[in-house]
Amino acid sequence: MTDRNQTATLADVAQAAGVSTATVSRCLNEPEKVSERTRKKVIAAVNTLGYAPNFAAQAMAARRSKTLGAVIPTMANAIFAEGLNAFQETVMEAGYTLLVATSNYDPDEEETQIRTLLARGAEGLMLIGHERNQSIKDYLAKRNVPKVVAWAHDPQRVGSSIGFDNARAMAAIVNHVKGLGHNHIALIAPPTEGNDRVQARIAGAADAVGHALPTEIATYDLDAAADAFARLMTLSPRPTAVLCSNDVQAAGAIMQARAMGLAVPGDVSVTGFDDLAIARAVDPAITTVRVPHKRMGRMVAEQLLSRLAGGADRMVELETTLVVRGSTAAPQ
Amino acid sequence: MTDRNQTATLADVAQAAGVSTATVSRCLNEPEKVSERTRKKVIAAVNTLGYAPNFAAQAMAARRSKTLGAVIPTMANAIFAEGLNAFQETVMEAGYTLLVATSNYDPDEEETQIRTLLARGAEGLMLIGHERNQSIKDYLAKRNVPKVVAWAHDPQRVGSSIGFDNARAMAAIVNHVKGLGHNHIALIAPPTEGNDRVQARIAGAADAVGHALPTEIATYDLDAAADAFARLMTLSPRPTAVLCSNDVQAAGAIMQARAMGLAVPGDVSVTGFDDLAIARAVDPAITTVRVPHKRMGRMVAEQLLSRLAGGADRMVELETTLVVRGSTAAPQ
DNA sequence: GATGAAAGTGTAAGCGCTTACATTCCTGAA
DNA sequence: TTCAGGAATGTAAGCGCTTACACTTTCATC
Repeated sequence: MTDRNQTATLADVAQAAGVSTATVSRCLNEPEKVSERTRKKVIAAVNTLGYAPNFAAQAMAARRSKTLGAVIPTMANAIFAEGLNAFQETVMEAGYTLLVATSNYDPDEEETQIRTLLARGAEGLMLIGHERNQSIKDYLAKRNVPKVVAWAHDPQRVGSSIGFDNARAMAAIVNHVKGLGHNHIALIAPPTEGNDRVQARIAGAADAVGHALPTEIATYDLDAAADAFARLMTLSPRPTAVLCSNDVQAAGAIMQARAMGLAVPGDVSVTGFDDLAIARAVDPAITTVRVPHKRMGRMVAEQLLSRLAGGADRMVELETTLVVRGSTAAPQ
Repeated sequence: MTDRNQTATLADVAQAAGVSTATVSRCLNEPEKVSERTRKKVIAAVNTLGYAPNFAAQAMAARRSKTLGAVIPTMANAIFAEGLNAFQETVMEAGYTLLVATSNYDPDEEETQIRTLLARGAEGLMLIGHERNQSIKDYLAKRNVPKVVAWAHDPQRVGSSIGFDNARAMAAIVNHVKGLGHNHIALIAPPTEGNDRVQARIAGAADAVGHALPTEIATYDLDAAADAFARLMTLSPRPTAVLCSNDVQAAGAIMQARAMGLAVPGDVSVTGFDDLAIARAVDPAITTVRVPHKRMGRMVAEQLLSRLAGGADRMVELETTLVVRGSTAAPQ
C-alpha cells in the first residue's frame, strides 16, 4: 500500500490549469458553461496529468451514481446473455454504467445481491421474474427504487415489466404437439422454487391439456436433462413427446435419446424453449419458442431510464413465436 | 428527485444507538474492538433503521474499494462464463466484489472499459490475453495496477498470467488429425486482430504441419462458421479435416456439412476448442480440447488477491487435454 | 462613457464514511 | 486505596468531488 494507484485529482488539474476546481468540474460536466479559452487549458491539463475522475467521489458529491443494476439467475448458460447485452448497450448509450450480479436461482442470494447493488449506488434495477422474498420487496418499496421485471408478463401484478406470457408460450407448444396427435406428453423443467417463469410454463402446459403432466426436474445442463429424459422413458405409457423448459435441456434429451437408441422425432418428439443457438446446432434441430431477447433487453433499459426520469410504470407483453423444426413429428 | 432513495446513514445509526459514528463504524468493520453491550445496541439500531453502508463513501474514506475488475471479450457465448464464474466466487469469498465489463473483442473498447473499471475503484484486474493497446499498458504500468492475464500463456511475456499454451493445444489437435492420416487440413478461426490466443492457435497449427494452413475467418456464431465451412469446401483439393478455433464454430461447421450432404467424419473431420456443452450435444460429438476453465478462474482470482497483498508475479501454465470424440476419423 | 444583464469564475460547504489521536473507563497489582 | 495501562469510546480531519451562492468580467445598449 505504498503510493500505488496515486492518481491526479481534480485539484491537481485545477492547479495545473490555473483555475478553480469548480471550473474544472464544470468543464468536464457542463462544457457549455465554460469559456473556450479555459476549456482548452483544462483539457490540456487533464491530458498531461492523465486525470480520470474518481467515481466514488463523484457519486457521493452529486448524490447520483449514473449506475443501474441487473441481477440475473446465471451466466452459465446463454439464456440471459443476449438480453443482458442489449440492456447493457442501451444503458451505456444513455451514459449509465451497469452492475451485473447473479443469484444462482436462489432467492436469498438474489436478495443479498440486490442489497449489494443498491449499496453500490444502483439507481434502478432490472430483475428477472416477479417472484422474490417479501423482505426484499418491502425494502425496494421503502427505498422507492425504480425496477423493471423482465422475462415475465403477468397482468395480475403491478409495476413495470417487459416480458412475455410464459404460460401462453408453453400452451402454444403443447397445442402444436397435440395437433400432431400426441397424447402422452411429459415435461422436463428446472427447479421451480422462486422461478415463476417455469411455474407459469408448467401451469400453461397443464391448462392446455386439461391435466397436470408428468414432470421431471433437471438443472440447466445436458447431463441432468439427459437423466430426466431417461426417467421419463421408464413411464408407462411411455411419453411420445417431451417438452423441455429450455433448449439446453432439449439438447440433453435428444442426446440421451440417441444414447438409448430412440429416434427423434420418430420414437419421441422433443421441444425446447428460448431458441438459443444450440437449437439449430443439434440434429434434429429443435422445435422451440423464439423469445425476442434483444428487443426485451432494450425495452427494459428504456423503461428503466424512463422511470428514473420520472416516467410512469408500464407493462409490456412481447410476442413469442413457435419455431417448428425437425425434433417434432406425429407419433408413429 | 424528491426524497427517493433516502437511506439511514452511519450518523443516524449512531444517534439511535446513542454512540458516536466511530463506534458504529468499528462495530461494523472490527467488531472485536467494541464491547458486547455497545455492539448489541448498534446492531439493533442497524436493523431497525435498515441501515446499509454507502459504498462510495466507504471506498472514499478508506481509500480502498474492495473491488476487482474483469474485462472479457464477450458474454454472448459460453467461452468465458465458466471461468468468470469461478473467478467471481473466489473473489467474493475473499470479501471483494467484482465488476465485469465486455470489450466485444475490440482493443479500443477494452481500453475504455479498463479505464472505467479503474475509475470505479477496481484495485486489480483480470484481463484476457496479452495483446492490447500500448497506451493502456502504459497507463496500467504507471498506475501500478495489479493485473493478471488469463486464457493465455506466453513465457516471453512478463507479469502474472494463468493460462495455457494455445499454440501447443492446437498442435495437439493437428497431430491427432495428422495421425489419422489427414493431409488436407483447413482452419476456421475468429478475427485475429487483438486476439493473441487465436493468433497462437493458427501459428501452432502451421508449425505442426510445417506450413500455413488455408484459413477462413468467421465470428463466433453458427451461421458465420457455416459460411466459412462452405467456402473451405470449395477449395481443391478439398480439405478432409476442418479445425475450428471454438466449439460453436465446429457445431456450425457440422451443421453446414449436414446441409451440404457431407458426412462427418466420413467425408470431413471437424474439431473444436474449449469443450463447451455444445460439443457433446451435437451429433457427432466434437473432438476438442478441454480447457480447465474453472481451475483457471479460481487461480486467476487467487493470484490477483496475492498480488494485492504484495505477492510476486507468477506465471502458471495449465495443461489442456485433447478429447477425442466422434467428429474425427481417418479420411476415406 | 455609463449601465445592467448575461456569462464566466471562484469560494466553500458538504456528501457518508474511516481512522489517527485524544479522552474516558475499567481492571488488577501494589 | 491507588494508579498504571489496556480497553472502549469519542472527536474531528479528511477522502475527491459537485454545486449553491457570491463575485467578477464582458458586452450590447443607451
